[in-house]
Amino acid sequence: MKKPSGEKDSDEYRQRRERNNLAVKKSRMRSKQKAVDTQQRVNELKEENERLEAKIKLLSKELSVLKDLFLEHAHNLADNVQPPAGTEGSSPAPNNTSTNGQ
Amino acid sequence: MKKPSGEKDSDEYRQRRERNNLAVKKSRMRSKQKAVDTQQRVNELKEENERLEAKIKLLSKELSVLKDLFLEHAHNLADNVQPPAGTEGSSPAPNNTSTNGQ
DNA sequence: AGTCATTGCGCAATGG
DNA sequence: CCCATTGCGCAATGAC
Repeated sequence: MKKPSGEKDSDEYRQRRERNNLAVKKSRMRSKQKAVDTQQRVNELKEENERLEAKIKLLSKELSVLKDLFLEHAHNLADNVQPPAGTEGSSPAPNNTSTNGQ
Repeated sequence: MKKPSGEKDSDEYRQRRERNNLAVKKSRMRSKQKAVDTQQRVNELKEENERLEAKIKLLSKELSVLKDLFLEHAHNLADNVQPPAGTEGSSPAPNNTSTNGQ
């Protein structure tokens, strides 16, 4: 079963093995590096995500403030701009506290 | 040079090899699966990111609309509710009704 | 001392 | 034909 000297045993064979071994090492290095990169990508994306969520929170807050201002104004219009000559309403300050709970 | 019976060649040795090979396979499967999971995590995070950015865009738009409304209102106030004492005014009757096409 | 887990390495098959 | 990628086994080492 053992080819005595080998049609293909110890000549260019060895050479090819060597080369392949190198290729294998290289390939595996790359593969590993890629895994590392991917993991890092995850971290970056996570951070980005947090940034975005913070921004959303901020914008939402701003929005709700502005909306509240609008509502307040509308109420003022409805309550104040009605000075009917003859009716003593006397509603000095319409208590208005409607906060949006998100 | 060949230990005929081998102090440790074909007995529990084979058994141990077998076991180890199994363990190796298992470990590598896991490792590979983890890589896949990580990659998927990246995709999920990317999607999430896009969603968040869309939301930010929307909120920003809303905000700018509201802000514009405020500015407009402020201008109206400055122009109408300021009858400067001494200068012949312009519009005695506050022109109401901004945009109503019905 | 014993077991499984993880890792670097080489071989061979296979895919470009 | 050459390199790249992948499954597999071996052996050393790690961790418990």
